[in-house]
Parts: sequence; structure tokens; C-alpha cells
Amino acid sequence: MTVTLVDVAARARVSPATVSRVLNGNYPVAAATRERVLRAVDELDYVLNGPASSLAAATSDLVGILVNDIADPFFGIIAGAAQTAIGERVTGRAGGEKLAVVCNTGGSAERELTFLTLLQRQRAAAVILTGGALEDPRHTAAVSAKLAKLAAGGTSVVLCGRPPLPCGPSTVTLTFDHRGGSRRLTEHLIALGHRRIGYIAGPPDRTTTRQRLEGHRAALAWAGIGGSDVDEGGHGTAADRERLTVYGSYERCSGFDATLELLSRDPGLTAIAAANDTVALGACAALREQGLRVPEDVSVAGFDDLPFSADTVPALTTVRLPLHMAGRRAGRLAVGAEKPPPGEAETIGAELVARASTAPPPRAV
Amino acid sequence: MTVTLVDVAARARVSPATVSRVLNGNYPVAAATRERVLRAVDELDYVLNGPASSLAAATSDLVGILVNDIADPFFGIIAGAAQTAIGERVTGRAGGEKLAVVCNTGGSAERELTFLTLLQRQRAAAVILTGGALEDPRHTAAVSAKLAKLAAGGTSVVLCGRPPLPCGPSTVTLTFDHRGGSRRLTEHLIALGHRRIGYIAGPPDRTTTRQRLEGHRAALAWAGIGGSDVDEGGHGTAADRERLTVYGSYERCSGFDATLELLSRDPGLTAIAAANDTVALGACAALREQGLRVPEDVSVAGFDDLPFSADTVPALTTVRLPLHMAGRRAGRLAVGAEKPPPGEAETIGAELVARASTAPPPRAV
DNA sequence: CTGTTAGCGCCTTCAG
DNA sequence: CTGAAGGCGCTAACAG
Repeated sequence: MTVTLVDVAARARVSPATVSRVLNGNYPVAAATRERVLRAVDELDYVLNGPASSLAAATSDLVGILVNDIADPFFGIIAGAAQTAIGERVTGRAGGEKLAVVCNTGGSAERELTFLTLLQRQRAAAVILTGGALEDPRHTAAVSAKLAKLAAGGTSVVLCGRPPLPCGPSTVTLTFDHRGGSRRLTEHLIALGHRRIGYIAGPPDRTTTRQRLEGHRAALAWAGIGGSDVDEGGHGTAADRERLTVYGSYERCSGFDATLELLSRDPGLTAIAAANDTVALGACAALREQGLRVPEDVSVAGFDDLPFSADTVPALTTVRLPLHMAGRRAGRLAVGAEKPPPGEAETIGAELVARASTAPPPRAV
Repeated sequence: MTVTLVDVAARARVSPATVSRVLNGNYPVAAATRERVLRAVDELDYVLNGPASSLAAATSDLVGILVNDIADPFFGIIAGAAQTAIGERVTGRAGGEKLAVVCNTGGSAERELTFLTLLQRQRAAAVILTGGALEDPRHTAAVSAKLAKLAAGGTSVVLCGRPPLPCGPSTVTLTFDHRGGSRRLTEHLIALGHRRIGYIAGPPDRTTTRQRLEGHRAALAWAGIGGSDVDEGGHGTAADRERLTVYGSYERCSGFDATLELLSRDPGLTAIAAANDTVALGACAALREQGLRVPEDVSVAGFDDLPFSADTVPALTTVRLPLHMAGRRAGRLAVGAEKPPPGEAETIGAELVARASTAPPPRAV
């Protein structure tokens, strides 16, 4: 019924082994023979049976890219770049074709593990985990264990946008400097004269959330704002610091709701730093709805510098993450097209992009 | 080295077949036996060999979702919804786990075909093609042929967001009413009093582009604007109609550049309809750069109603496509969780959402 | 309900 | 450079 390698061999008057060799291009075959085989393949419209070849060879050409939210351009950009990098792998002919594939975990620990298992079942050639990781110790341990097994089974593992994990070697990591970027952003706000700065954090148990928040607080502390338990000149105490932080998701509505909450907690705040650009947009919307102007009344800043951020009104001040580049490198690392950085880990810088959504507070201190 | 089903069978003191049966849950097994097997699986930390089982069963649990641009939320939303729908398939226990996976074609015909072949190799359980299709006859034929083969091989094919293809049955289609939505949008513009309306189209050879453009022009023609070859009262001729259409990509920069081009072709235009929301955003940016206000000087409208569109300033008038719902249904259709619509094709409505970016022209006619 | 028996289609030594 | 043979790990009839 379905045409197999044996049929092709028969038509080309060679042995199955020879057909296999020309298809995989990993073994010397006479040019004339190859021609004949290729013609037969074409005439018979033969397609390799993936499972069979994976079974026999004990490897597959599947590369899994795990993302937390596929509808978020942050992940879309990384995944797209990675997939492209993997697809363009220089291959003389066919054979090296990798099937790069993205898996949407939706931020669920369970689904992350499920996908990892499914990928393990498929004997994936590589897996790339992108974006912030869940910080639950149980889950971290489970993921580490799973990745260790994957690695032991020959799949290369690369982490992109999350901190390194303690799981054997052959796990390359590309981290973003969330902390540094966030810190520079808040410093920018402080330099403008802001003292009462609201912070809209992401989901509480994500590495990205924590690191960005840490950077923010480091900047506050350094400036003597909300960094200690005593009021240092009306700039807020540690209690204020907590009061001015609201956690949410990485979605637009979170920014909207959190802003309303922040405003109710402190109607006098003059700036809001958001977990990411999307959330910042939601914050702007809420502010406008309250009759407040951005940036005249309240400054707003985002994070990531997604493509739309330059076009919002006012243009969004944010922190640029080289998402495309990171994704591309992750992809190349995964297929071994690029050699890993020393120490198998590298931190990618995050650069402040000051635009129009931040300005001095109404009544500069 | 690696633990196999035989090892599990030995440890559980049953035959390999029994282990297979409990793992697949598709055959009655005594509760006690199942317990024992499950325990053995756990103790041995066994994971099924996907390729082997796919080979033996001649099917796999891979579902491919093809998208034109993974960084575009339009696709992200559809793909995410589909993947979720596929993942949540009601399954008593394990076994029914499908690996839904998204493949980014980048709008390239070649990569689309490549992915289809790769998926065919894997004996994918289903493939979902999303978004506009390329209209090149050669490519259309190639895709049709490929899909026919896929279908013949048992993988179910569903089209989401593109017109039905002439290729055998078992190819369910969910189309969007781009034409109708676009028409209503332009009618809205006309009703506001606009007569000189610029149109920023998507890539020239995409079904979505064509259908949206057709709707736009149908509205113009109906209103007697640019619909004939003679000037009917200063409202523009067919030549004007062409002159006021610029093609581009579905990206932000395309909207920016096209707007500049439109403005140079007709500085007197009072409205711009864009291929999608992202492009509309770029158009707004270009307009502002030229010192023009939206909507006071020029009205702007998008298409899709992506999440950010409600939050832009001014809020974007657009056409809402139920992306999430469509993706979800496509996913369910793909795994047979929902029965196909009569005729195996259904058109999903597109609703006008009038917001603040459109208003009467400066000097109403 | 459970065990036995054959392959599924391909890759990979090993000879020639 | 090419052919022959064995087995990758699992599932699917059949019997029992």
C-alpha cells in the first residue's frame, strides 16, 4: 500500500541499504547510483518513514521549543528566530532537516513536564526552554531531573531567558540581565525625580518576575527609597515598598487592574514600572480611564521593548531585550551550529530605552 | 542500557503485551495487574519509545499547527487556543496524549511544504494550516497534493482562516469572512463621510489580502467611489482606486512606509484602512510624524482586533475576528473532539468594532 | 483477561 | 563503493 524504501530499492535496482545511504547522505555513494535512486524516489513519490528511521537510528530530527505563552510576542519572537536558525542549518542536501517545533506550556508546570516527557518519548534531538522558569522547588527539581535524563539520552538542552539549572553538563544557558535592566530603568525614574513608584510585577513564582523586581528594589535601596524599615525623609519605608508592589500576570488586563489597585493604595504615586510592555499598556489605559495623563501626571515604563512599544502614544520607555538574537543563538546552540559560551552560560545585556512615557513628576521633588 | 517495555514486563511479571495494554489504556486489564505494571514503570522510570510505538501502530500522536508568522499575535492566539484544545482532550488516563506542535513557515511556500513533508514523515495524527494561503497556482497545487496524501495516509487536515482547498474529503475548513468584515469597515468609513480612502494591503499573493481588498472595493463600488472608469462626481476613478492602494507585509514598518507613500500620492486623503491592526499602528505612527492627527485629520482603521487594539491612543477601529474561538475549534476538529460542520466548511463572521480612531473627515462632504 | 508470535520500515555492522 | 542480514522497541492479531 504505502511505498517503502524497499520499493525504491527495487525500482532503482539497488539494495535497500544503498537507498538509505543516499537518503541520509552520510556515506559515499557513486554519483550515478545516487542519481538513479533519487529518480526512483521521485517517481514513486516516496517519503521516509520517520518513526521507523528514528527507531533504527535511535535518534530523531525533532527539536522542541517550550514557551510559556505563544500568544505573547516575547515568546513569538524568540521561538520564531530559533526555528529559523534551526531550519537554515547548512545542509548540502536533504537529510539534516530538523523539525523545529514550538510547545506552548501556558505557564503550567504540569504541561511543561508533559511536553518534556512527550519530547523524551520522541527521542528529540534537542529541547529549548524559553522565558522565565517557575520557582517552585518541587517543580524545579522535577524539571532538572527530566532534563538530566534528556541530556543523558543524547538530546541537547538549552535554556534561553532563564537562569542556569543545576543539572549536569551539556545544558547551555542564555540568560537575560533582567535585574540589571530593571535596575537601570528604575534609576532612570529616580533620576527624573520620582520617589513614589508603583511596581506591577509578573506572576509571583517566576524567575523573571523575581529578578526584575530585585533590580527595581536595588535601585530604590541605592537611592534610599523604601530600602529600610525606617522612614528616611518621607521617601517611603519597607512597608511602603511592599504596598507599592502588585503582582499579576504578564497580560494586559493585569496591568489595568493592578494600576487601579496601586492608585487606590497610593493616589499620590507619580510613576509606574510594569512587568513588561503589554502590562504597561494596560496600565496606561487604566490611568487614562482615571483621567490621568501619561507622562504629565504619571510616568509609565515597560520591559522587553516589543515592536509595538515604539508606536504607542506616548512612545513607551522600556528595557530592550535582544529577543531575536537570543532566539537565534539558542537555535544554533541547540543544533550545534555554534559552540557554547565558556562556562556553558552567558548573560545577555538589557538596555534602557528612554522614550516619551516617562517624564519628571508633576511637582518635582 | 535504556529501559524498555520488556524490562518493565519482567519486573511486573507479566508479558510485554500486557504492559503495552495498560500503557495505552485501550484494552481491558485487571486492576491488580495494572497496578503492578504501573508500579514497575514508576520504579524503572520507564518512558515509552515514541518512534517504536509509532512504527508498530502506524500512527503517531503528533499534531502539527502551521502558522505564517509566530511572532504575530494573530497566529499566536489561534495556535495557542488550538494547542490548548488538543491538550485538554478528555482522556481517562494517559495514552491519548497528543503532542501539539507549532511550525513557523514565515510565509514561505517552500518552508510550508517542507514542514508538511516532515509532518508526513512523522505520520502526524493531524495538521492544521492557519492564516492566509499563498495564491500561487503552482504552490496551491503542490499543497493540495500534499494534503491529499496526508489525508490518504490517515492524518486529518483542517484549514483555519483560509479558503477551502480542492482536495478530497476529510479536510475540514474554518474560513473567516474577511470580505464581509472589510466591506463593513469601509462602509463605516464612507458613512462617516470619507471619500478619499487609502488602503494598505498585505502581501499581494495572500488569500487574506485579496479577500480584504475585495471587501474594501465592494464597499467603494457600492457607494459609487472609484468603481468605474469615469469620474463620478469627483469621488475618484478606477485609476484613483489603484493609486490609493499600497501593498506591503503584515508588519508594523509596512504600515509606516505605506502611509508615507499614500500621503505622497494623495495628500488629501482623509482615511486609511490597513491590512491589520499592526499595520494600522505603523500608519498612525507615520501620520503623527507628519504632523497629522488621528482621527481629526485622518481616520485609521485596522483588522483582527488584537488585544492591544483597544488600548492604543486613540483606540483602534477595527474588525474583530474570533481568533481564540476559531483556534480552539480547529484544534478540537483536528483531534475529532468535535464533529465537522455540514459541508465540511464554515465561515466565521467578522464584526466591525468602531472605536476612536475613526471620525468624520475634517471638512465633511 | 493474559501470553505468544510476528512483523512495522529502516539503519548499520559486516563482508565482498 | 555496494549487498546481505540482524535487530531497534513496540503493537496487534491470535490463541488460550
